[in-house]
Amino acid sequence: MPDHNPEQDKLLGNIGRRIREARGAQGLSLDQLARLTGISAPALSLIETAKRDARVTTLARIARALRIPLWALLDDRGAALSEDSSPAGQGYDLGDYQ
Amino acid sequence: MPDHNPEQDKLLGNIGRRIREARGAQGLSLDQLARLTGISAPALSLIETAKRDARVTTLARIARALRIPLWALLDDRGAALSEDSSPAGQGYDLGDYQ
DNA sequence: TAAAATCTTACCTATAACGGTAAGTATGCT
DNA sequence: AGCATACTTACCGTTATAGGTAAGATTTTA
Repeated sequence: MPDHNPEQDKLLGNIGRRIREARGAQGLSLDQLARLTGISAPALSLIETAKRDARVTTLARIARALRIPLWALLDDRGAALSEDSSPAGQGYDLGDYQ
Repeated sequence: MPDHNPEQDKLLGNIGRRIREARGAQGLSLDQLARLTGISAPALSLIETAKRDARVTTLARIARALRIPLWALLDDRGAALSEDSSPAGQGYDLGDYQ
């Protein structure tokens, strides 16, 4: 658990939920998925319960074992709308950063 | 550089290339993107050159600053075909793992 | 009840991400 | 040439991931 950013928590929550759904849909236990991916069952549990911020290649190994495309774990369409907090403008506001 | 897996290298290469493309399309320097994301310029350089296996939330911060959806950085369609090494079968071969 | 299976959580160690800084390597511009 | 900008690479600390093991916490089955 890095910092407590609500956006990141939601992202990790979505990822974990999708992994658990896909795993359940195939009737795999954590131990079975652990052997398929080479990732330990405790680590998988932490990812599924959104308590770990996994690396990209770790998610890729999970997605591959579950036979789903990696982007399907991270598809924010729907959630992406509420994430865009810009009022109505189109230019990205660099603020003090330019 | 974790381990030297060719599949992971390809994935990280695609991610880095897409970030660099999106950043260049918006005329942003590494320093500017660093200030937008809070990620240091050296770290961004490592990610873009596929020398670092970033965490999901790190990629999410980058995608957000570049105003592109996260899944667009990881879309494997096209590459996904060659990644599927199963011959013609449909059942996932659990091997010794079940 | 007991036993088994599944998942969670808490330790531990090793490895790697990340930020900071600084030094290098091109480029381009005056 | 000299200077500036942009990117790379190599350090160094801090922090977090990830595997291993083992111990709880449920649930399910015998």
